[in-house]
Amino acid sequence: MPRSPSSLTRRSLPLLLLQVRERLMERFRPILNEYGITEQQWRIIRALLDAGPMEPRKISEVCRISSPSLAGVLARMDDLGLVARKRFENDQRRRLVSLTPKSRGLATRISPHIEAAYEGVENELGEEFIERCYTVLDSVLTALSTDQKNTLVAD
Amino acid sequence: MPRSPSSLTRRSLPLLLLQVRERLMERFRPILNEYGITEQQWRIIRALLDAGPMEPRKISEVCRISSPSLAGVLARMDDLGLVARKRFENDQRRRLVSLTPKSRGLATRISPHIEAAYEGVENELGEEFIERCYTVLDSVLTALSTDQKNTLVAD
DNA sequence: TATAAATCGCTAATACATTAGCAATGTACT
DNA sequence: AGTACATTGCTAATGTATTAGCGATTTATA
Repeated sequence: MPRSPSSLTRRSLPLLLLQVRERLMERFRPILNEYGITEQQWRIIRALLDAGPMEPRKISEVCRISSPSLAGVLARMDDLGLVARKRFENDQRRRLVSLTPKSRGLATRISPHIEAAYEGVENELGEEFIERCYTVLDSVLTALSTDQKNTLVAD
Repeated sequence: MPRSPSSLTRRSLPLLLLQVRERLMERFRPILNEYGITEQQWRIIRALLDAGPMEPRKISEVCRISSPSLAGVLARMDDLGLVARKRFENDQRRRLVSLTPKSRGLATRISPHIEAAYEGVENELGEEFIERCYTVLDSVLTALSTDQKNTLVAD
């Protein structure tokens, strides 16, 4: 078949990233689903476990959930008792989001299954290959940092 | 800070993939936005330009858009005159989705800008590094193929 | 110290994602 | 032929993404 007149010569890298991510999530999604938790909720719980209480803006950055989207997610999580939101004393705009005993317990029950799924992936891909993935992806992330004035700094 | 009791020892690879994809899309999204087209619509148009008319099931697979989600996307695109859907003669369930003059024209106008953005990314990352990305990601995709009974076959 | 600008989290509108399930059509088997 | 089964694309319900913009608060500026 001849090439289309629009001549999109490059392969879509965003699509490839999406495909890989999907293949991975196929392994994890059923676990979260089992515990009645969504992918985004789990991302937030993980982040809070890792870094402690955070403000929405920081969560948004770390979890790659846009601020408007996050508002709804956090509100639902609050309703479900998965997070607590407290306003700052000195700045009434800001809020601090933290985990609850309920979400900590949930994480404790879920984590082993996630770890097990990861081990499965490691077995299929090989440990050092996964390391290479992290390295390559980190490099891209660094090189594409929004300031946009640096070339790949090596590693 | 001490590790959390749930002991999630591994870094989230899905999150890393998401972060990288986001960084990339920051370059392309404004272009699509300029032409009043969504990311998913563009993915579908690209796929149809590349492979010719396809059935929804195939589009779903190629573009990584779930069947229920795709139904809405295609219906909207049909309303907008961006695709045409024709039923098969021999199988009344199946449909063939194809581009329209309108969407082809749109693609012709958009493509140069997408290509230019890609060149920008290539300049920042380096061409051979991008090749490495494709290779690594393809390997993951292959190794994680759903049958789930093969280890990485090298490359 | 008023006032403009910046910041934070949010709402609103629309599009898409995910899960479950369903009607219609086609295929295989008795 | 008739019945069970599989397949295709879809609807429905809820959750999330994206864009635009807003109200309340804080900070910088005049």
